[in-house]
Amino acid sequence: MSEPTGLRARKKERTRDAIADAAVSLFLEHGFDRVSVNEIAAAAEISKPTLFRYFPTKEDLVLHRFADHQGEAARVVRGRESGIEPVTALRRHFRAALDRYDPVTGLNDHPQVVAFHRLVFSTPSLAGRLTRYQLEDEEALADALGEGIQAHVQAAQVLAIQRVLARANWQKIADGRSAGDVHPEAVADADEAFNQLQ
Amino acid sequence: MSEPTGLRARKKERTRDAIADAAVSLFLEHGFDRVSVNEIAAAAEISKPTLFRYFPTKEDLVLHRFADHQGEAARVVRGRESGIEPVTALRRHFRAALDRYDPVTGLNDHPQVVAFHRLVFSTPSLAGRLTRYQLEDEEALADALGEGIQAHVQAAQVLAIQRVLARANWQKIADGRSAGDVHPEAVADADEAFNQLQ
DNA sequence: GTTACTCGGTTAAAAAAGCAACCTGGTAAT
DNA sequence: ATTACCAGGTTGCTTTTTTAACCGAGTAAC
Repeated sequence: MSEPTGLRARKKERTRDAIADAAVSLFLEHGFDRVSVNEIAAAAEISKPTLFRYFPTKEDLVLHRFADHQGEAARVVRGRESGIEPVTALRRHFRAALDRYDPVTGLNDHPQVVAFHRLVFSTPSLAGRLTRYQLEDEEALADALGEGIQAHVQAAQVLAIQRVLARANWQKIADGRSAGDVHPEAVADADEAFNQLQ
Repeated sequence: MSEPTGLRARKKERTRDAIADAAVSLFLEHGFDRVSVNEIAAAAEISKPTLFRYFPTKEDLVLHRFADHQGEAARVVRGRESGIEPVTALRRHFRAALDRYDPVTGLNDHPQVVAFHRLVFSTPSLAGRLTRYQLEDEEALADALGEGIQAHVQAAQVLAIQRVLARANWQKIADGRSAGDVHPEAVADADEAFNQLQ
C-alpha cells in the first residue's frame, strides 16, 4: 500500500540527490556556465553517461525541483472536491503554499533558496527552459479544465497570476525583507489577483 | 607508476570496507554467532549475493585482514637481499613488525584491536579457519624455502614461533598492560626464540 | 583555413549489483 | 515423525553503472 522501498530504489534516489546537490552547489559557487558536466560527474563520483541517465540535460540538474512539481496544477483541479470550482481549488492550493512558505511561491528567505532563485533567473538558458516547463504545465492544466479555447485561456491566466505573484514575492525577498514580513502583502496580492480573475 | 584508481575500483573498495566494517562492528556488539549474514547485508545496505561476492564465507568477513597478509612470509623470503639467510630475513621482518606495533604481532593495545583479537580467539569457527589460513601460509613458505621435508619443517617452526610470540604478547596486553610497556619483553622473547631456532 | 581544443550529449559492450528463488543442514514445535 | 523455520551459500536473470569511444557545434591558435 506504499512505495516498495527496495535496496535498488533507495540507492537510486540517493544517487539522484547526490548528483543534484553536487551540481547545484557547484553552480552556486562558480556559475552555471562555468561548471562542466564532467566536473559535476566527478564531484558526484559517477560517470557522465550515468549523469545523463538521471537528468536529460544540464539544465534539468537545476530545474528538477520544478520538474517534480510538473502537472501539479492539473492534479489539483482533477482532485478537487465536488462542488468546488477549479479556480477556487487552485486559489486555495496557492494560499496553502504561501502559508507554508513553499519556495515555489517566491515567499521564502532561506539563503539557499534565495541563491537558488537568483541562479535560475540570472541564467538565460535556465530561465528559458523553466518557461518551457511552465508551458507544459499550462497544457496539462488546460486539459484538466475542459476543452476549447476558453480552457486554454483560463489555464494561461491562472498560471500567469501565479508567476507574477511569485515574482513579486521574490523581488521583495531579494530586497532584503523577511518572508514573515512579506507574508500579509503576499496574501493580499493573491486575493486581489484571484478576485480580479473570478 | 601507481594504482589506476578508476571510479569502479574506488567504489568496490569502499563497498568492501563498508561490508567488513558493518560486520565486525555487529560481531563485536552481539557476538559472531548471534549475527546473521542477512543482518550484515542489511546494515551494509547491500544484498546477500553481493556480500558473498566480496567475501567467500561469513568467517572471512572477520579474517580478511589476515587473509590480506597471506603469503607474506613466503614473499619476505623470496624478496630478501642476496647473502641473507631466509630465517634471518623473517626474523628482521618480525622485529620490524614488533617495532611498529603491527596487530599481527599481538603487540597492540588499541581497544578495537584488542576486542577484535578477543573476538577471533573466543569464536571457535573463527580460530579454526584462521589456523587453516596459517597452514596455507606455511605451505607457501615451505615452497619458498626449497624442497624436501626440511623445508617444511623449517617453515612450520618459524611460523610456530611467530604464533607463540604473538599469543604471548596478546596475553600480556589482555592482562591490561600497555604495548609500550610490553615491547622490550616482546623483543627479548623474539630474540631468544629465533636464537634457539638458528 | 585548417587544426585542435572543449563542451553537451550519445552509444555499445562489459562489469557489477539487485532480487527472488533455491539448496542443504540444523533445530524447535507439534 | 512430520512440519516448519532459520541459518549459510548459490544460481539465473534483470537492472544499473562504468568505460571508452564517438558526434556535432563552438572557438581559439597559427
